[in-house]
Amino acid sequence: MAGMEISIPSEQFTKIKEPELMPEEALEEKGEDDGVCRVKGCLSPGELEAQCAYEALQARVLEGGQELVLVPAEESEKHILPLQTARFSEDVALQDIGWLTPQHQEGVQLVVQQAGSGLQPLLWLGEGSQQSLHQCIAVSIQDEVYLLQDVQATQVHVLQEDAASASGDGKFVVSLAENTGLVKFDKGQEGQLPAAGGLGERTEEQLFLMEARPGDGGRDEIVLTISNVNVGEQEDKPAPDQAHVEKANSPQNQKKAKGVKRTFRCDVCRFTCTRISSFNRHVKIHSNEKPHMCHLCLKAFRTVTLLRNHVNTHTGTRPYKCGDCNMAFVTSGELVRHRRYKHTHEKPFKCSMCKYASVEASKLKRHVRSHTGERPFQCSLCSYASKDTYKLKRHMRTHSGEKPYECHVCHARFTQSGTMKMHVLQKHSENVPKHQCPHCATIIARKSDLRVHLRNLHTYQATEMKCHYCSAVFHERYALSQHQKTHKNEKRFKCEHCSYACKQERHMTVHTWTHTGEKPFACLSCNKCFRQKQLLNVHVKKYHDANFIPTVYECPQCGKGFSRWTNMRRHSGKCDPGRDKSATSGKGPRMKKRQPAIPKEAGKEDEAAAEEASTVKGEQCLGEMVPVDPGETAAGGEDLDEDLTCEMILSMMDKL
DNA sequence: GGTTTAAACGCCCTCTGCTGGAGCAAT
DNA sequence: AATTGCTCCAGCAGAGGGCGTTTAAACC
Repeated sequence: MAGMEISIPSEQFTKIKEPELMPEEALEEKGEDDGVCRVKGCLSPGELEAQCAYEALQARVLEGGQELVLVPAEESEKHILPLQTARFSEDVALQDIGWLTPQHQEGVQLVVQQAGSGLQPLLWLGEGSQQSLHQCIAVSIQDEVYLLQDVQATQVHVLQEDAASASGDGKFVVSLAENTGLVKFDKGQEGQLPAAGGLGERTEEQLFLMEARPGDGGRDEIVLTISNVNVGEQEDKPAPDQAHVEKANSPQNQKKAKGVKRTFRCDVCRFTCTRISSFNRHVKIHSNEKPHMCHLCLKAFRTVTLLRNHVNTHTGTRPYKCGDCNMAFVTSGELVRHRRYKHTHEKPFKCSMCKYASVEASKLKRHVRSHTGERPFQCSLCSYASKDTYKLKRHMRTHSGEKPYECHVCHARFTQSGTMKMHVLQKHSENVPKHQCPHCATIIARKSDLRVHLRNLHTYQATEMKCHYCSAVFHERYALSQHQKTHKNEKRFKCEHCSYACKQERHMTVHTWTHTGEKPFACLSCNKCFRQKQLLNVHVKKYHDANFIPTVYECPQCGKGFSRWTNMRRHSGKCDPGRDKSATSGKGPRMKKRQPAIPKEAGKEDEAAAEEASTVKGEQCLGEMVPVDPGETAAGGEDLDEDLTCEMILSMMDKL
């Protein structure tokens, strides 16, 4: 059999037989669990042996049957490997499908699956064979590809819609319309299959079974079974765990007996290949031979294409234009990458530790460092180490003091562009976005500061926070502060017997004594009792302290002395200097403070009381001339004049 | 031998979040 | 006047996106 052409009538198949082979599902499933590897678009059988000899590959049909994914079943860097896409052109030969040549045509989906328990699947129909598929577009290898010697049988399911029948000498023709049930190729027919070259030489003992049968759900399918496969010169093939490359740096080693697949291994590096042309080209990379020089920057390149790409970077020539936007690129690779970033959002590199996926392998590598904590880039001036070069470079500005970013408005300079951007936004922009706290009315300019606000004021505190004015406790600072504000200017304590009200309970206690007549502060010298301690203190100083000097406020007009500034002011308003020759200033009211009438300690006994007193008796505080005993007025009853008249003070002064 | 493709390295950017000092008002 | 609490602000680093460029290998 020189070759075969599968011809399938139209309206036979519309879908891939098995639902699990649907593209998205298949891809998603494998993306989660297995890695994917990119396989070059066109591999010869030998190359595949050399490079993927023991990789179990799995191909799956992608969307529209136009993409092929190869998945290594045993691959440690699974998620790092990229997606494989292979495309098939019209009239592609079966062996090309098997080796995933980048040609395709829409119409047929060819599925290779395991034929039965213990049987290994395979899609490999010898190089040079003439079998071809009309309107073949994609191949999905459901299970794995193994070496031929491991293959017992394989079923190939060809599911096709609107496939034209084809025939020809030595070609394999299958028509589902015939519903043949089983097309069997015995050894006599095998010769018509892979005919020449590569595997064609190995197919002498291959047995092909082609079966056309009704599929599930009433859909027809063609089943191609390859069984009892024995490859010629198999003894030349290495065992799976052995390197089967040929030492071939010297010409005498570059050839072997005809029909034996050769591989070439570089002496300098670990490169191997099966083509002499590839090998020879590879050898050149070790010679540093770069004959093509850029006339603009004198940089040299090995090939004209490399030079051309390089020159394009000088000239700005960008031949690869994106069809979905206005971007254009120097190389096709840039365009592909751009499309993945911006349009297809294909991210083949998946992190095995989280859901992160990236377009580029280097990004995944960088991301993985966030899991491992690896910091390969050490600062030479401090202990800082970075996970990538840019962060280290940015960090170095902290040592150099460089501030490369300047505000175009105020010319302030910044170390990072983001900092400058925030500066411009907050300082020089209108309609600056604000962030409203969800728990209070606070509006904060920056989100990060709102976070601080929430942390400081709205976070639950395990330890109770007590109100300064009452017994209430809170676990949130904001609630506490709001509560304490309710105490401000609040006179919560109201007298039951009169209209008196005050802020503090102790003031009310003292006030109550005015109704009960209680005077708990007794003078130890004369047993006189007082309702307030401060009054007792004044009494003791006035009558029992020989060193006591009372404060006297002189009238600026007449010079008359008063014990209280208010009394003196009241007097001075009516004072006629003409009637009192002692008045000398004649320049308006003048006050003279001789000595505090009340000891400071009394005033400092309770700051809250002092604050209240300063409010209630604000007039008395004018000029800071008279220290006021808070308790004196808070109690609302007693007055110094009850005990100390002006005349008494003057009398005492005279005695002194 | 030219072209294509994949990979690698590098650079720069944005967004995000944390930190600590400054300024201000309240206490 | 000192202290405290809060917001503003710049500095700084973490993470990730996107692109420029070069190179090796495969493909044709």
